[in-house]
Amino acid sequence: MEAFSGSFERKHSGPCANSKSSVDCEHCRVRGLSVCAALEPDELSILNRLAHAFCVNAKQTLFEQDEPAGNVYNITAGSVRLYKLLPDGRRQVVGFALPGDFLGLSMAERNAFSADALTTVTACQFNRQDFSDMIDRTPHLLRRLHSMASHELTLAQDQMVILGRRTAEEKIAAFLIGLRKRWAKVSGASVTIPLPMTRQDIGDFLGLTVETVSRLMTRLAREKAIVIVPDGVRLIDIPRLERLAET
Amino acid sequence: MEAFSGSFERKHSGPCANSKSSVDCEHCRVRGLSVCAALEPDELSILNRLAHAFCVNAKQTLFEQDEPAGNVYNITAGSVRLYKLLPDGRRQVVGFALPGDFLGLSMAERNAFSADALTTVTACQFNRQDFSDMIDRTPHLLRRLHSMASHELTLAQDQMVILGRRTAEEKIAAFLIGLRKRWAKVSGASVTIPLPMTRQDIGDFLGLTVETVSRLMTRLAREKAIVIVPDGVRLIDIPRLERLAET
DNA sequence: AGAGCTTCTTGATCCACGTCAATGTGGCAA
DNA sequence: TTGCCACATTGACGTGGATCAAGAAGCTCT
Repeated sequence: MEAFSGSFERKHSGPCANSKSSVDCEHCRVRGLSVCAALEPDELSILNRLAHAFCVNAKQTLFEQDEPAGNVYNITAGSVRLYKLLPDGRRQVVGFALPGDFLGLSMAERNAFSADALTTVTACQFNRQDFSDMIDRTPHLLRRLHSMASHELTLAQDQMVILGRRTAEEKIAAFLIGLRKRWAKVSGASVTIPLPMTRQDIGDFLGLTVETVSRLMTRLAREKAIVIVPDGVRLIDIPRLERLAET
Repeated sequence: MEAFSGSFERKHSGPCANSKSSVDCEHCRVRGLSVCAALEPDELSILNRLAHAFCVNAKQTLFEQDEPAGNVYNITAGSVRLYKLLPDGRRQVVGFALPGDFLGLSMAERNAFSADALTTVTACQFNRQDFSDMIDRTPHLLRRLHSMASHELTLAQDQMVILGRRTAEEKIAAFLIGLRKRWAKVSGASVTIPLPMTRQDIGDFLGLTVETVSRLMTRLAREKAIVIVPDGVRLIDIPRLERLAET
C-alpha cells in the first residue's frame, strides 16, 4: 500500500508458475495502476496511494455476479471476461476488460456480473470504501471516472445495436474491428490482434453459437477479409480493415 | 431561468393544441425538474436554478444522433424514444425515457443517439456548459449523477442479456415486466400499464420484427399472461406478474 | 509418447423468427 | 360521410442461424 506513480513492474515476465488454486501470486506482484488507464499523472499518483497490486492465473475468478462488491479493479496486464448467467445456464458475455480498464467503477452495492481471467492477469485493486472516500475528496477525479463510466455506456449501446440489428457475419466483423481498436490503445496499432477468448466466449458476447462463430471466421478468412494466423487460432490478422468493415 | 424547487406546473393539462411544427409550447410551459428524478430537495433546488422548461408534441425531435450535444434534459411528463440508426435504415431503440429520467448526463461532445417524443412531452432543459460548471462546483451532485449513469449502464447490460440470449417470447415478457417496474416508480404500482410506443418501437428495442411482436403479444394474451385492454392496443394489464415472469 | 482433456471445425438437419402479402381498425382532415 | 394513412393483426412461406453429431487439433499431465 505504498505510494507509487506511473507504470508497473513485475518480478518475472512469463505466466505465473505457482499453483492454480492461489489467487495472489507473490512472484509477479505488481504495484500501481496501468499506464493505459487514460489518467493524468497527478490522478495516477493520487490513486496509487491506495493501490494494492496482485496477480491471478488464467481461469481464476476475480469476482462473482450478485456478490457484495468489495473492490474496484484496474487491469494492468492480461484480459478478463465479464459475463452474466441466466438461471438455466445460458450465458451473456457483457464485455472483455483489457489493460487499462477499470472494473467496479459504478460503486454499486453488488457486482452486476462475474469476472474471470482469460490469461494470466495482473491488476491493481482498491478497497471500495477507501476508493469511495478518496473520490469524494477529489472531485476532478470523480469527473474523470464519470466520463469513463459514460464511455462504457455508449459502448454498451453500440453493443445493443450489434446484438439487435446485425447479421451474424456483421457481428463478427464489428467485434474484430472493435477489438483491434482497443488493442491499438493498449499496445499500438497492428494488423495482428490477439483473441484471448475462446470461440464460445465470442459467441456468448455476440448472441451466437460456437459453431456459427467458427463457420463465419473460416468464411471471412476464405474471403480474404482476415487471416487466421496458422500457429494457433487465437491470433488473427486484419490486413485490410476497410475490407472487413464493408461486410 | 428562475429558482423553483419541487414539482412542475402547467397552464393546461391536455395535449398541446398549438402547431405541430412548434418545438416550444407557450401554453403548457413548465418549470423545474421532475419530482420523479430521485434527487434530494437540496439537489433539486440547485438544479432548478439552471432549469429551462419546455414542451413538445408527439413525434417531434428532442435531439439527433451525432449532433453536437447542446443540452442536458430531464423529462417531467410523457415518454421519449431513444434510438440509433444504421446507414441502411435499420434501427435499434436503445431505450425509452419516462418522467424523471435524465438525457445527456454523459456530457459527451456529441449525442450517442436520437431522441423523439412518443407523446406530448414536458421536459426541463439545461445548457450543457452551465450544467457542467455547476456539477464542478457541487461534487455531491456529480456523485449522484455518476450513480444514475452507472444505473443506466447496468440496465444496458441487462438489455444485452435480453437481446443476446433470450427467445422472442422471453424478450416480450422481460420488456413488459421492466416497463411495469419503471411505471411503478413514476405513478405507483398498477396492473394496467401504458405502452406509449408502437409495436415497431418494441420490435426495434428487442431485436424483433413488428409481426413477431404482434403475434407474441396476442399469444401471451391468449395464454392469459397479459390482457390487451380492449379500447386500444396501447394499454395492457398484467394481472399476475409471476405468470408472465415464468414464460 | 500416449491418455484424457478442452477447443475448434465441419456437415446434415431443423425450426424460430423473418419476409411477404392481405386485411382490419382507429383517427383525422376535408 | 368518405378517403386517407399509420398502425396492428394474421396467414403462408422462406431462411439464417441453432442444434445435433462426428472428428480433428491442441494442451497438460504422467
